[in-house]
Amino acid sequence: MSEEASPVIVVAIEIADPVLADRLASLLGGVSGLRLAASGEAATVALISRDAPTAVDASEIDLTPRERDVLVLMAEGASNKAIARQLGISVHTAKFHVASLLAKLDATGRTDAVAHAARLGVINL
Amino acid sequence: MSEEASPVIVVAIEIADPVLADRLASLLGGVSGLRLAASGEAATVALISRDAPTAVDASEIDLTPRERDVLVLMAEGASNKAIARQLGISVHTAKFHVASLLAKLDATGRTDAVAHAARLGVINL
DNA sequence: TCGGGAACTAGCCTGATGGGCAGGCCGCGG
DNA sequence: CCGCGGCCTGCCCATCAGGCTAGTTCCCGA
Repeated sequence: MSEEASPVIVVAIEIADPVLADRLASLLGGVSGLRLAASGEAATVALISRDAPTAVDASEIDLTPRERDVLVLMAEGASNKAIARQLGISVHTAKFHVASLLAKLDATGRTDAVAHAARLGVINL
Repeated sequence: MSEEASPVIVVAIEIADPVLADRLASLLGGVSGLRLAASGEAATVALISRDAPTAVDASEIDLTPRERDVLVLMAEGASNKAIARQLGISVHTAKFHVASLLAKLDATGRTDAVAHAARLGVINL
């Protein structure tokens, strides 16, 4: 019944830097009207890091349209064969694009490539 | 003591819902130690909406400690051999845990498993 | 008109992957 | 005490993945 007037905003702190995360936690801990989310708890909003320390220009990875197609399918766990079928190309071509992706994303394998792409924001898991 | 030149944390509010954004703005506006970012200003952290359309919340897939170890390494693109080396176990055991992970995450392969885990919030890419 | 990048196809080959099967060791709880 | 689940190991085997070289079209811009 107390949900109508003051729906307390649950804030999840998703920041890698423990120092920064800790400071934010203590700063926000004293603010009434919002609450910090417990680990894994479904939050209303999330606090994410916004400064790019590594200056790795996220969306600056220059992928060809076909490579993006392959990438999204890879992110869904599709095998080369599945990629080939869904894209109407041969397995060889699928592998060709995957190899190109691995090089551009500086990954050692498809799993690594998907993780990198997700981290860089190239794809949205 | 030399390094604390009052590093005010700049927070950018990136939330579509104007009501929620406004409430957060007023709540955070009075907190000393942090400041709201001006439009377009480079912020330290950002507040993003987490309004979970994710019906599958509270996923907390029941993973054993060892399985979590293997999962995070998988997310880094580690091969079974690399997992085995870093965990001090045999390749066979690594495969054993991977197989268990695939089953629990309902994945067809390690790439799929990592993607699922990331989507479910089990791991943080 | 020509060069070059993108997309596509192909074969070959080695190592990685995943599934199945059969065990052994250990700690907790019935 | 014994079963059970977590954890670990071994072997076999079919398939997949990724690296290699090499060739084809199409289209755009110098």
